[in-house]
Amino acid sequence: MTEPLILWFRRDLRLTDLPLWQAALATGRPLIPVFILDDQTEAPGAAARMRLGMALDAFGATLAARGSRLILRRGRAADVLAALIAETGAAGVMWTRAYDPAAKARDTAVKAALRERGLLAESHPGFLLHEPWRVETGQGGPYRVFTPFWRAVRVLEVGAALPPPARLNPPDHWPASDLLADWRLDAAMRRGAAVVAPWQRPGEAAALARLEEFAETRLAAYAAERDFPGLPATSGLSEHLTYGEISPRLIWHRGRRAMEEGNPGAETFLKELVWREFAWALLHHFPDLDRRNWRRDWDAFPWRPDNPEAELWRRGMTGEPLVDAAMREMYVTGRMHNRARMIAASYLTKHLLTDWRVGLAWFADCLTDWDPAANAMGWQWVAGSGPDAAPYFRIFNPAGQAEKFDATQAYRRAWVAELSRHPPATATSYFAAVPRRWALDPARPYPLPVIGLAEGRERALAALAQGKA
DNA sequence: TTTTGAGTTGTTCGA
DNA sequence: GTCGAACAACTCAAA
Repeated sequence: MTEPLILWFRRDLRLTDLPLWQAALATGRPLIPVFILDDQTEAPGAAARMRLGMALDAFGATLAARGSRLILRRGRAADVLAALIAETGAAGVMWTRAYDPAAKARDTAVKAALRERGLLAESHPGFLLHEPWRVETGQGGPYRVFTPFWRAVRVLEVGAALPPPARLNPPDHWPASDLLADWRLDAAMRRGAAVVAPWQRPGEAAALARLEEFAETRLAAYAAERDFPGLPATSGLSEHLTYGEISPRLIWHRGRRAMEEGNPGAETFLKELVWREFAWALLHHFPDLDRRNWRRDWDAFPWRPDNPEAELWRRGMTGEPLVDAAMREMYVTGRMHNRARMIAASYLTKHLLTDWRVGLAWFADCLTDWDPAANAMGWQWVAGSGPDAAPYFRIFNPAGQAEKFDATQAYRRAWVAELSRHPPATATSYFAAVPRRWALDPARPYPLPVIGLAEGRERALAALAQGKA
């Protein structure tokens, strides 16, 4: 009888275009899919934990529908894998590569330990279009500016997407599995699944349908409309990419096809996908991207630590409608429109002079599409300490941005109840979602701005000028 | 080695 | 209202 092989799933919860499946099936061994909840290495925020639970539920169902299962275990990955190997007599473990520093360290140790015992230990690509160490400048070394990175990546070959495996080679005997419900992955989020869950569309089938629907109906207008947070113009694929419910390669090829067909939104869309690549390449090469100023000369900048105004920012009560709309959208839906992210982040770091790490932490706790690389790069980009040659005096004016990108007030009205006599359900749902101790009441008048826009801008410019000197 | 061109997403002011 | 210039000087990547 052939020993089985353990497939260790992490952020690759899919069947379509996952090289891991083909590599594993090629061994001819029975395959035992496993997910390990490893609190030591991975500590996603409350919303991401809840969304992970939904992803695992969907993936488990997908496997079950094809005669396989997703075995759930909890603990230190190395220990759990060792236990599983002992229980099943498995010949080894295969997985899809991860690129954040903690996962890399863990996986390297696991691989070494398995091989030392003469067991099979193999990692495969699948989370990114290109391995971060493969994209280098002419002199060697990582790109630090997006546009050259884009120019390099756009001409790189991307292999054809792989079909979902026809069979999943289940074993005759299954090891025991935890019950997903017992993990209570939504417990950390006090507002509960009832608020945020309806906004999620977990699972591979949903992801594939979304890509196709987006490509057919909204991609053409993407370049023109993506900056308007009140329009349904974006792809919504981020939550799927985060958990690997869709392959970036599949998205790439779909975008390329649209480009060849002359679709006017395709190139802008592909660029966004490559921004994700860029973020992961940066995190790979600069593992402290989420903790330290990427430009070290920003270490002297007098960021304010967490403060009462930052708390108002978190609560969507700054009195700046576009910023508050953004923060409330995130609290209720687990996501925030891309432009709104920039504006909300600029407000915290510039107008409120608050350390970007304060904002990064809150986003990490609230986003169901939380991506450690994109979040870290984005916050540093906005703060000015990150990879961008932008002028330091770029300070988003939330009122000007509202005029430009939300002229109809569609976005602000959707999320700020105090702005309408008969607010929509989205806006009132926020007040039902927030903790009671925040003591928010939609009947109370909308708060006055915590800081005047001109005053905030002047203060930020002064601090930035001083910080540079 | 040196040089050169360019850099996601902005704002304000004055013509 | 629209448009161009100023906001500084630096780093990056390639020639």
